[in-house]
Amino acid sequence: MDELSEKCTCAECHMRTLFFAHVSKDELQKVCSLKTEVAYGKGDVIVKEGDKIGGFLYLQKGLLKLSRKTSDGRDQILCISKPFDFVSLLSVFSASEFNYSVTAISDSLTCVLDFNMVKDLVKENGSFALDLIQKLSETSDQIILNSLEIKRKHLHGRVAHVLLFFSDDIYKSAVFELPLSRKEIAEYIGMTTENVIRTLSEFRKDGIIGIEGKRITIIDSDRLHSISEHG
Amino acid sequence: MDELSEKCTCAECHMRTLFFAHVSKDELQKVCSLKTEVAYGKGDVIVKEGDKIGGFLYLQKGLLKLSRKTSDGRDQILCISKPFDFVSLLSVFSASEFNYSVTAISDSLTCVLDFNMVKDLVKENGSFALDLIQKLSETSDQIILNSLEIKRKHLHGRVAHVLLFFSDDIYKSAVFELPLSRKEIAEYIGMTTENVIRTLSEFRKDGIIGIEGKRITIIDSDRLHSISEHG
DNA sequence: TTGGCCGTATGATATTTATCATGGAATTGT
DNA sequence: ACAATTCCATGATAAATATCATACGGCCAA
Repeated sequence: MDELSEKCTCAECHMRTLFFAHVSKDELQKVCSLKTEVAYGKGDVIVKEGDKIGGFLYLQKGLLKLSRKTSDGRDQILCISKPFDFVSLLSVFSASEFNYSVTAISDSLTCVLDFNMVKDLVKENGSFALDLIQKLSETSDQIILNSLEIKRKHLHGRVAHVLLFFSDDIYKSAVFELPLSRKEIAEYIGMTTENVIRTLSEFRKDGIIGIEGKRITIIDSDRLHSISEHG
Repeated sequence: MDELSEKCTCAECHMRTLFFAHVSKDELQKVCSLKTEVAYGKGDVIVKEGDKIGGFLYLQKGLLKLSRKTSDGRDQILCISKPFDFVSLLSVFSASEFNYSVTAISDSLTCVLDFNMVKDLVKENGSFALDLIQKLSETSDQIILNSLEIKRKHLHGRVAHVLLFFSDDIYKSAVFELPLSRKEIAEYIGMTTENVIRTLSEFRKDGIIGIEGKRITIIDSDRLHSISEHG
């Protein structure tokens, strides 16, 4: 274990237990030998829609947004991805080009594995293949179900949904810095920027949240959950 | 080839070339020996939300809808699946229960493979594993992108989108029988039944489509494409 | 330092969409 | 054959949401 960690210089990498549970030391070392770690600052574009898929992208730290341009020039955000959650799994195996862009919305650290290496590992190690399929499946399910949840809600519910997503799922804290602009939130939940701002203001006036610029404080979590659920 | 077909009684099965391109005759025979074909009539429920995932479901003929119940009791349709396109791939590998229902919207023929058999095949045959991952990936991508397309459109665009989906992608004909009720269309594209009906009526009045009950005729396809795209 | 751009904010108004009400046609169950 | 239910249809109205206008602060580049 320990010597492996050192060789890999990935001592703290959670991928080992998540993706590589059924991968031997030798196999892991082979994959790790061709990995590239890249750090990105908030706002940096990691992948642009249409880019050739070069490697198997994996998020170690930070937050990313996946977005695409609509034919009428607007942006839509597919999902926010957090570490170990998902990254370029989607469409990596089915397309030769990314059909969405990936942008860091907070300082992030990614790890890129050689794609052929991962493919070889799938071919040679059936248990890894199953793990990968499961992860891929989970990720897709999550995106689809989340998108359906947002779709069925009204403005207030959608904004509440996003706030609770960051508070409960990402930061696990009632106080946090919104990593998205109001405009990006609008692109994520499919409404206008003005209405996102307005809704946030209403929540503030009703004493449900506190706002200081991007700093949000969830004051009445129950109420917010109720709004997210029933409107 | 021929003797295999006979043993499998699957002479016409397209799965052979799609999923099983890299599967040996022996392996294929093993999987086929434990398959079950089931026919469903229009409206029959194949899987209910919450059902234990028993096998690997595959659609040979017909059309299915995948739907889920929202917490406030309404239905949402995730996608319409057609033969060789997808079926129970989604979430089969990541959950022990279906988180959506599957219903035949036209007479359909499904094929159920033993799940452990498929898992074994993934483990033993890496090329099959890659094919499966690709198929799974394609399917998810399609659902997600389609859902984003619908999301960005207004009522008219959404209804046009659905009509063109059936006309162009499914039936490949300007005249077809709508396999969905107006209510189901509404559940699919996220609007009310009344507005679906109203929009269809408007299209009819404008000479874009013809309507006789469920029989739709696309009269002005260019116009419909334009509406689908730009509103 | 200043001018321009972007993000945030709020109000007034227009548009889009949902809800409510009603009725006829078609289908289902008994 | 009948009531009962669901589907299709349309109009009137209410509610939700988008658009347009305006303003203010911060930030960056010239």
